[in-house]
Amino acid sequence: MDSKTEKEIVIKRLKEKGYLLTSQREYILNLIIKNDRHLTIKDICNLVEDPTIGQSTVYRAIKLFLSLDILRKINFGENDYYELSLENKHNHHHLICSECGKIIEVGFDYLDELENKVYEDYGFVVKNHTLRFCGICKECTMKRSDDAKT
Amino acid sequence: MDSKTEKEIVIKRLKEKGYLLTSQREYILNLIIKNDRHLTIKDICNLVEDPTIGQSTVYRAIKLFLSLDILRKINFGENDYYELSLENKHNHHHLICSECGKIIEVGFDYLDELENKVYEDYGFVVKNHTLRFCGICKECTMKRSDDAKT
DNA sequence: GTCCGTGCAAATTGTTTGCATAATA
DNA sequence: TATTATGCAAACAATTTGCACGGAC
Repeated sequence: MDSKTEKEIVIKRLKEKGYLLTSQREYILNLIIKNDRHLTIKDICNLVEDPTIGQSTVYRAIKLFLSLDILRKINFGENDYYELSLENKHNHHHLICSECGKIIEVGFDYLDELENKVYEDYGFVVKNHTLRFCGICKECTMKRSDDAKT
Repeated sequence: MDSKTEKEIVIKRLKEKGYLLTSQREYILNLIIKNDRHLTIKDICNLVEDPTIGQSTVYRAIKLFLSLDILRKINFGENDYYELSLENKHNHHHLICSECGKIIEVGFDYLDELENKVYEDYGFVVKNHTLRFCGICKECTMKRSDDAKT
């Protein structure tokens, strides 16, 4: 885990419920954090094969992390991916490029107004939200116009 | 299907690619449209059991509808649900009540500004989006305050 | 020593496929 | 008659579980 704090938070959350941060659990978590792509369970199982962590361990670890809100599951198209869910990373959005599949995280929120409107019109109290945009990323747009020239 | 138009659109889309609107396909589609809850594949398989439509037919029909953009898949928590995707129903959002599980469709959009910002900051061209709010619906909020009184 | 976590294999569940039959254009 | 769709059962894939062993407190 990158910062000491992250690891400490994880250990704390586990300990609170009587769980331990084993080497396998740490290894799996690191895969997810360090990797710049978002990973599916399958990805994780593959990446993990060498050090022979059984796949039931992978499934169990992820389920545990989800239940403790250490990881969060996000679903794009056919796949479920996992990302760190510590502290308030809630307020960010995802851009998914339909050309190259890249997932970009967006660092602003700006949904307060909409949430107010939802409350006014529907009496619905918003606790959380997910917003994702599908489209074409900068690089793919550029590649496209390059290709068009040739 | 409710309106003649809906059915006609479906038939047209199928016909364009050489598919037929069989009684089974129509039955499955009607289940999804007529039901006021959102349904999972499992739900559909169960609802369909009496008239003995095989479950491979259910899977195949849904896959077909998805590929023709007659249905759209939406994922909430553990489950995938299906909703009609004809014409531009794109611009609506979902409210999910974490208390009763109800899914409410919201009839406004208001994301243009954000989409512009995404383009300006990231060069990302948005084609489509999904926005969902998790929280507590009006009825559950009322129920809660009623319960608190007793 | 006790409790929690792991790996393996088996069990369970979810989804897809092959094939013979039925229905439709 | 040719093409597309269906139901069944088998195949396949994904996930969960039971259990004996190993490691941490």
